[in-house]
Amino acid sequence: MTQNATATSESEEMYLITIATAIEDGHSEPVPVSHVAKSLDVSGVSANQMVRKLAARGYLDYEPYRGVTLSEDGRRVASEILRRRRLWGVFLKERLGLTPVRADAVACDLEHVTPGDVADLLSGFLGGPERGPRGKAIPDSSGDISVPIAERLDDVAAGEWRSIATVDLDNEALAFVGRQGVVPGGRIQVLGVGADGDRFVSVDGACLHLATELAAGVLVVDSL
Amino acid sequence: MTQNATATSESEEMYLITIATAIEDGHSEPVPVSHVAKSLDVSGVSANQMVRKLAARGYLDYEPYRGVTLSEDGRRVASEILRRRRLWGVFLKERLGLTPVRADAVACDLEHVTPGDVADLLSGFLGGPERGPRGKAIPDSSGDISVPIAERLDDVAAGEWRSIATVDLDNEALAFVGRQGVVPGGRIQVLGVGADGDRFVSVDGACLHLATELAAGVLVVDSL
DNA sequence: CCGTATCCTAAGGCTTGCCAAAACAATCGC
DNA sequence: GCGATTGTTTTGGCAAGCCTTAGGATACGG
Repeated sequence: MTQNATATSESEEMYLITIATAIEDGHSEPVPVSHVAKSLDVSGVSANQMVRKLAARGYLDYEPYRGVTLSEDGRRVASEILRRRRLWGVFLKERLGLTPVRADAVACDLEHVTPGDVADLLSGFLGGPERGPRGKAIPDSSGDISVPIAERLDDVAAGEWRSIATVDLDNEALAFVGRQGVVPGGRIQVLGVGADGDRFVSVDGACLHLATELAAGVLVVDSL
Repeated sequence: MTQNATATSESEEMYLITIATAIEDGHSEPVPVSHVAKSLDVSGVSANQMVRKLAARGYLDYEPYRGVTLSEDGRRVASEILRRRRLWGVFLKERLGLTPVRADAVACDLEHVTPGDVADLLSGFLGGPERGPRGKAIPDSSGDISVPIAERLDDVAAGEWRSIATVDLDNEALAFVGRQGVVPGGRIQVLGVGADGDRFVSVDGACLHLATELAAGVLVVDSL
């Protein structure tokens, strides 16, 4: 046992937070390895290798043909990394003026080289923000989340009101729905449900149709 | 030629800035490969390999048995990286309250994952600082240095007057010399040179003896 | 309940960056 | 000027992470 206690490489961390965010975004557990592979843009074989390695180290549970679930250790590590990412994201967006997407992208590199105590100081400097630049909750220094868990808009029933916490779509789709007023912070009401899980919604008084893929990227909470 | 224009790995960047700071700190050129190896704590063989690789790519000139010198390209890259390091260093020290040494250590990781435009925004956010947390000049976004190059006090001859730009010592030594008036901004005169490179100096009219290790940490410029 | 499509696993390779050993070349001090 | 020290180069290896190929296992739809 000559190994470091906090020995997670950047790659390993990326796998852990990919699984964590998948769960955060409402994917049912266990998370399929193929989904992890797609998210990280690596081959299924590579993802499988890494998943087995992380399972062997106790960071996650792996059920072949079913998927992976974070262990307590894995959840802790993932929370720490996501905390760092989102704190940097807030700094880059609020203080340096980067777009949310860009801030997230840059923060994704910074997160792996930020010691925990620096993250704590950064949090204090920023006034203890609770959500990252794209609306995701920022875990506290113990890895806990103190703000409401977001729900996917395609899980919300007709008639319900929600606040938009995050719009997690690719740039093109993000810009598209953004132009209609679907941005973090806004209030939204589901007017009706389509056949495929698509949603008819009301934002800023305007009516709008969101296809299932779009609705799935809109994360909402009861109130912001 | 399917290669990226700005394709320098973290390792390559570390080699380039190690050479750049060696020159900055007054090492005569060319810088011996053995010195690079020691600074980076790698074997001579490894340093030699990398140096030849960087020379082949045009980042530096390598004269076997003599050492390396930065090419124009190499100098440019090294300046960019050092700019990022020192800007982060200022942020970590001034805004988050890290010690200068710690700030530098953390910044050393951040520098490799910071895009140039983010560095520019960071510089603006910080008010365009001209020196890093340990007194080294911050190159501007073109890689040029607009402030006087600092000199180590143990390189200054007897009789010379200087202004103190930085005191780069650990906390204990910093407090010790600080009590004698050796603080950034002060004027200092070298009265005499000891056998080991130690210095007898005058600050605020008082005479003081600085051992070589202390004198090496006092960075001075002609005038501030 | 069976076949297709997905997933798993093993085997072998590539790249980067590091290492040690060994043989050779050059520099420097005396 | 010569020998000891230092530097160079080649060879071979290791670890991490990714890849492809290929074949075996499972699951799900019809």
